[in-house]
Amino acid sequence: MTVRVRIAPSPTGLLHVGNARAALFNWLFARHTGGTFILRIDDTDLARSENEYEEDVLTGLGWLGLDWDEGVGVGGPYGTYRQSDRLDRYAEVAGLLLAAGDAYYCFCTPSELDERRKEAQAQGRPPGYDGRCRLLGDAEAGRRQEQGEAAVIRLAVPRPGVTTFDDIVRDEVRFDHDAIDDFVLVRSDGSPTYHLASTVDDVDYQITHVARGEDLLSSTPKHILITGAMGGSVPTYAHLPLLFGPDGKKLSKRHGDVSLKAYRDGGFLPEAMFNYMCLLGWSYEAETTVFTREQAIERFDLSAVSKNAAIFDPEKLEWMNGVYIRALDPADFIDRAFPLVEDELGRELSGAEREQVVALGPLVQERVKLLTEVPEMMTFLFEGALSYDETSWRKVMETETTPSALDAAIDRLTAVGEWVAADIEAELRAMLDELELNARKGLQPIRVATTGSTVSPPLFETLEVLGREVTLHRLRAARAKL
RNA sequence: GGCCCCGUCGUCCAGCGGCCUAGGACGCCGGCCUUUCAAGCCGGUAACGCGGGUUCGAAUCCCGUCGGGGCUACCA
Repeated sequence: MTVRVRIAPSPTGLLHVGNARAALFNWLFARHTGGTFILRIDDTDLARSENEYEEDVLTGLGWLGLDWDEGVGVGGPYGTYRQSDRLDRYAEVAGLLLAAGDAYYCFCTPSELDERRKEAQAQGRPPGYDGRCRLLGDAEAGRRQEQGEAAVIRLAVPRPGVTTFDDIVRDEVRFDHDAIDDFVLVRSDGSPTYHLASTVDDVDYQITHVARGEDLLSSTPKHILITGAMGGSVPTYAHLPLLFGPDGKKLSKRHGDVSLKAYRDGGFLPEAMFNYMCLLGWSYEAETTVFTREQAIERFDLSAVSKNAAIFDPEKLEWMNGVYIRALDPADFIDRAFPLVEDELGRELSGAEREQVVALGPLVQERVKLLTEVPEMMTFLFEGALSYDETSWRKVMETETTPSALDAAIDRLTAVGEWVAADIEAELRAMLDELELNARKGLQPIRVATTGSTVSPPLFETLEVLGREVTLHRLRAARAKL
């Protein structure tokens, strides 16, 4: 039996990192087993579904490098892989279940149900549907149906009964049917519920393994019951631990960055995101935190997935992003830096300026955790009138030795033969000796004068990139401002 | 409330009866390096929720308890 797995996001919002993680685990499982990874779009909720969100799903998966073998965008033997195109099929299955006596019409109105639910709760009884319409005869149900009375279709849950299944991550789980009410399969407007549509698709698409969030664990017996009534074969389930926010609460919009897009736009590398998400509920090996996607595929095992919910830790992700940025080929890093710097500047870089970025690139590369930090570390190069960081200025420029250090630096740098870091360093070190200043006192003023801040890439290289003219101009400007 | 799931450092994971005086990673703290900031290196901090069993021996098995979470819709 060849493995067929799927992810089925609803395009009702930006792709959530929890869904992205589920996609990742399904993809890893498929790639590890040589199976088929399928992307289905669960857009039965037409009112809330938007094309923009479907595109976000495709873009997000593509960004992470999770390619799918069948489904939306790539096709396959089962149609469009979009639930909105299969409404007839869900109605057909509902009809079959009705005919077989596995489902029935229910004419209870929402307000009646609501009332009974409240009543039941007040009396301490289970709040689920009491099943009264199940007792209606076929004749009466048919008559009321034909008269146009609004009705939903419910599954006739076999009672007494028990549904048991072997979950790959949870082991054996059992549910007594007494705790499952006769849930709705088809709404009164004829649309299928999630339970029906999703299950029908899983059966029709020959899905062998369903790996999804633990929030669906208690819905699983419903899906198994529908599958059984359809005569389909029940897939193997694997319920993945949920993801939580830093406050230990469910990862929600309140935490800000719940969408994969936020990370895509936030300067994260897909490789880092991929690696980090692997760690949420799984581990490559006890002592190894950083690994390639090939290594992950090679070792991935659903049965080794943790049962514990995990907190998504942006700090660790950032650390890992830094690891991946430093590992980037310098040319690759610079290619990514150009657009960001130009964006910050609001204009295109000239050829000479691009060369400056190339020269400074490797020095910046080892200092950032996020790509978005690159512009702020580079744009000082291109500022006509340098703006100084206030704290930096106060900290080093108001020191009594600063004026003489700046004067000496101006003299010596004017005289440097070849404008290269090594010679610049030699001159400035000689200056430190002459004035009997330590590096901090003698060099920091130069840094602030030329970069505007006490924090910058290494000084001598920076001055080389800046050029003699700009360096001297900035030193004089700062000296004049003292 | 009912049903279900989970419970190892602040966080993520390792551990699947003796290798555990509990290991790795992030974070945090200290040191080294050093012109700043990073990076790197070295060191440190910190956990088996609690109570009973079972066993020669338990983080590992069982029961209870407490705590957290999910579901309980004509949402998914």
